[in-house]
Amino acid sequence: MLNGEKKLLFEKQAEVAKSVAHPLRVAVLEFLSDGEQCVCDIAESVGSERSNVSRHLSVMVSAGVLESRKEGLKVFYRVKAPCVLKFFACLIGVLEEQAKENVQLMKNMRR
Amino acid sequence: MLNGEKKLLFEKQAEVAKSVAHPLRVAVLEFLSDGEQCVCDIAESVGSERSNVSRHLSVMVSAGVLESRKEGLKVFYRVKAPCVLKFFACLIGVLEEQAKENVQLMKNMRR
DNA sequence: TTACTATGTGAGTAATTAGTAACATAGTCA
DNA sequence: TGACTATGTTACTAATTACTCACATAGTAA
Repeated sequence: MLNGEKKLLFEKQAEVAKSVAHPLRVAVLEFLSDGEQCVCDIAESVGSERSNVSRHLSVMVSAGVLESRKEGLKVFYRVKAPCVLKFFACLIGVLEEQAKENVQLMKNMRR
Repeated sequence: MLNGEKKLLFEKQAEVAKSVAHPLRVAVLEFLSDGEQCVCDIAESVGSERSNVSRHLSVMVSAGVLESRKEGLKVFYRVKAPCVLKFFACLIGVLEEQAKENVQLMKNMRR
């Protein structure tokens, strides 16, 4: 693969990664891990304005992480790439590891 | 768990996710997937200024994704959270799925 | 000591991103 | 038809982020 093609791939990977790297979007994806939900319920769940939530949702749809379905007035969103949820478990693992190290650091300080 | 605690967790998860959601950082992590490397080699591999690379590296260390080791003048960085590399495979899967759908869309347009 | 090399940091600028409020659209139902 | 509801979009502002250049630090070796 050419260098330029690899660079393009990194950019596209980063774009998808960015689409989930926001507290509100993490909250949305977590909420949707149980199944599809309408914008109104998502907005209530994450505690933010509908217009704002709507924009975040559309970013994740463009990135290919979510997909949507219209039913009457409502639009239902669901997770399209479940492996993203696995990544969230990975993130929690990283945080737990950090917390462990901090505890150890504090213990060592007392000596 | 309290609502506020959950919000804090989402923020921390997003922070770690953000630390890898950048083309240069994806390139660095991919480069480091084969083992530790010094800043100079990382900078050359990703084709960016050392000062810039250094800053990106420190962000990933703070996030707990990388760790470093000093040896003489050089500092070697390595992947601390290998599950992040699995996430990159997930990202490529998302991109492949999108590409497939675009091909299908184009086919349907011709009818 | 001085010269050199690898890395990290500060200041400044440019670009990107998020949130809000107002408005637009589209579907429902009387 | 008109009123209502859910969603999406536009324009604007505020905040964050990345990059460059210059300088600082720390280790090496003559």
